[in-house]
Amino acid sequence: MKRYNPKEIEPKWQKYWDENGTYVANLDSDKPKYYGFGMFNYPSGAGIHLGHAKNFTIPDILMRYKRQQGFESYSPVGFDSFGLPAENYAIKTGQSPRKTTDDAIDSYRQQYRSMGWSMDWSKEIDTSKPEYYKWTQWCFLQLHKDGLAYQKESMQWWCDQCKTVLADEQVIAGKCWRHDSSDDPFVSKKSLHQWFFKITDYADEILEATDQLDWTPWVKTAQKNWIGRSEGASVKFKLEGLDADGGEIEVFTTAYDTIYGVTFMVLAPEHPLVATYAQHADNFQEVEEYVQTAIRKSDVDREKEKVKTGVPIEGLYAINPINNQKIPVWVADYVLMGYGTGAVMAVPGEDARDYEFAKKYNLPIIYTTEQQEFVDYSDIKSKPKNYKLANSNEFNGMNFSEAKPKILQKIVDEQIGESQVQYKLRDWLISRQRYWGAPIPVIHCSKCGAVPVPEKDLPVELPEINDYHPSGQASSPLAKVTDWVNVDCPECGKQAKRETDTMDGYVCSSWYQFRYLDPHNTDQAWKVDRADKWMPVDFYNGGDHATAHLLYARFFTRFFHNKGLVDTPEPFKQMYFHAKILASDGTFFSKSKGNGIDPLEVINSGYGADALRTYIMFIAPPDIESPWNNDGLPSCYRFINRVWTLVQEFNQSDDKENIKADEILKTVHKAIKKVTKDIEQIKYNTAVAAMMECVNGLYKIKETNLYADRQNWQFALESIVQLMAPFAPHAAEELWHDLGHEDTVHIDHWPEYDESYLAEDKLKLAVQVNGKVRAEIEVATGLTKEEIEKKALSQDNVVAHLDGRLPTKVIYVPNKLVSIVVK
RNA sequence: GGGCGAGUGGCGGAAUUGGUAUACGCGUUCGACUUAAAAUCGAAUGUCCAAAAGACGUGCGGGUUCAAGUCCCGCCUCGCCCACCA
Repeated sequence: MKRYNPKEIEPKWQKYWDENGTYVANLDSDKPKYYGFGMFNYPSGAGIHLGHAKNFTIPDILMRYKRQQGFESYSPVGFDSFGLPAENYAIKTGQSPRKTTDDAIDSYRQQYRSMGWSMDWSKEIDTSKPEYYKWTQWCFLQLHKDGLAYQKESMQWWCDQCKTVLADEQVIAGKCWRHDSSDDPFVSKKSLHQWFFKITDYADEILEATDQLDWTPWVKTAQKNWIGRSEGASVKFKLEGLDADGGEIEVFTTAYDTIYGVTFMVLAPEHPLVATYAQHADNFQEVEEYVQTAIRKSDVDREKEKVKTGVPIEGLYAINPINNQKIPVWVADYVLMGYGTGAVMAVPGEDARDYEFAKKYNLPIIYTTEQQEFVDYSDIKSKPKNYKLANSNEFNGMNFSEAKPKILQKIVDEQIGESQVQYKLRDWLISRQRYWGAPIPVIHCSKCGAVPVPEKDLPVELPEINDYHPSGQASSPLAKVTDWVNVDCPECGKQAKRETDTMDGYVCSSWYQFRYLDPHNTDQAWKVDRADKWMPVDFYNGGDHATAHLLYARFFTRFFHNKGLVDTPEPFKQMYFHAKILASDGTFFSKSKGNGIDPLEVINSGYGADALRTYIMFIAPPDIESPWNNDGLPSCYRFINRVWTLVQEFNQSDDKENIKADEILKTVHKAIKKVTKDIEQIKYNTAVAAMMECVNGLYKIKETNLYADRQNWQFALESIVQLMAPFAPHAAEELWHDLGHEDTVHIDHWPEYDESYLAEDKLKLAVQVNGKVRAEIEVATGLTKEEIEKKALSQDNVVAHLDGRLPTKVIYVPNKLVSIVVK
């Protein structure tokens, strides 16, 4: 009998699929489309790990299932290949990033193929190739044309190890997203002239659309939190004292309903008016010192400080415009310049932070609610939502919800402020002072300013260089390549210089969902009708990048939608966020611990890709973190092997009597129903369990019936092979051919179940007495309620437990149980 | 500190959303095949009890219900995300 040997059949079918273009999608097909993939990744020299295996197997199963169902299923593949590791390696060894990246990609191609993923290699993309980044640069120009790409001088996060600036989103708990382990230093700030994308223009649009998305719920919440919209008011406070008379300070507040409780004002140390006014203050020296210390500290250090600090600007007062109260002005680093106006109206009676500050510096406290018993921090935080106002003139006694809009109205009517919306989201900083990225297509001319490179001159290709060290004061190695830097201005023709910064890698991955649809197009980034047909992506899977990447991709897609380049505004219809596989001790895999599992090793050990794929999905639901268990892996190998054995035995069997065995059909149709439903819901673990159960059932049937019922066995085996095909594509293909087929099982072959085979003719019902199961009865489906109850009541053990008493109540739950109640 | 989620056998995890808790698998034990082992096939496996009967059993304590892993109230523990955003 032919034995199951993954080492033999897996390469064989991989070759066959390649040669036959089995997974090459026809993007102009008349079939209904299905478009899905896992977040592409950076090809590192280390090769793929279990995380990659999970990331691509999750969509692969769904894509294969859809392909079998008759969809034109497009699983694209590509590499996000610009990035720092290749460049850092180049600095160390002098090897060009192009070379090391190409080598890594070659090795990835091999590894991806070994996993049996149904990717369309004819449309592969690679973001570091000029054919790709030409269009990344084109995207930049489109945004620039619409005023959404601009330059400004600003303080930015700087990672000393990456030697580049970082976007806010790339700073995680105060550290660089690439250097966030405990021994890495915190990021610092540098003031530089940088390029930004104006994503804030889209904040509202993106935020509003978030709720309707079919995405993993917490990812949606993360998006919303990141945008951080708050509605409030900006209010102007006039200044008095020192030389400030006539000046004013604007504050942003969401709690304008507490405006009668303002007892002081706080400015961020960086606030420009601090320097203006403090110089006249008696305590100028003190303020100056405080400001200098605060500015030197990073935001992170400032946020870490438990105890609030601050200094008054002595002699400077602000006038609360609502009641003309004169209040002191303080400087404190708990107020951040980056949000709102960098100035806060402090209401210690109603705000915990202000309260803490007021207590420490003995500032007055006015409560604006009737509940004045709040005495500490936590009381103020848990302030009830429906309180009544106090100490608020005409609003006293009014309910919070009623007073709030009225106070805003008063602020607006008296022209002391206006309603305003604030976002935590900042514009996206895209400049990177590095070599291995897409050059920003701009030429700086002393006469014409920053001139975009004309589209016809794209791509601005990366020159080959030998020295990859960043050049001097925070600029990219490109700055040293003078014959590349010096060009003529496209507008006036005079000598000018190229921009030497490259783009953040996230720019490349913000639009790849479009390029996948038209990867070889040399005339345009993509054909619009292609995008109209194929967008949005039906299924997008990832296990990382829950905020930044998705936000950026949504921004780009909305922008292109508004430009008429795609008819859908959202890139990803369903976004699935899977959880990590943990090491067997429940901790995370880590390079330093060296406890990683190499998928290729698992495959080559003889278990094969099919067992690995199936097992990864069988351990737990994909969105639950669960530990890897080496001893569990053989379970899925065994399962495949059991199907294999059935097919081989069936083929060799000479039972030709055709004795009917209808339970075969029941067993199989049940599995078809369950597996179909579970795959749709990405509950792959129970789908695998259902297949195992079905195969166990077939083994039982085989014991008595052998293979006598030829026709039903043929159907059963074909069905189970079709069901397992998304999980174990190689074995399924081999068995499909063993069952007499010459086409591939992977296209247009998904079994359908027939509900009529699922009907039971007998039912097992539990019989409970006072809530405890005391007997089990088997009844024919046609019996009436009375007949069933009668049978239940006559069971020996039921009679025993009734102990002569009459039931007070009998409840019959159809198909489930009979519940008898006695007193 | 805020938000969200989770706690079920020795282990990973099921449970049609209020209806026989522990599907499927791992592990363990026993049996078949074998000179033997591996592989394979079969049986058993929540706890207490020799077994049946029974009792107990889904983090802890209450409650609703004929019936609670599932619903309600109060705790405990763990995980993730956000975190001085005015």
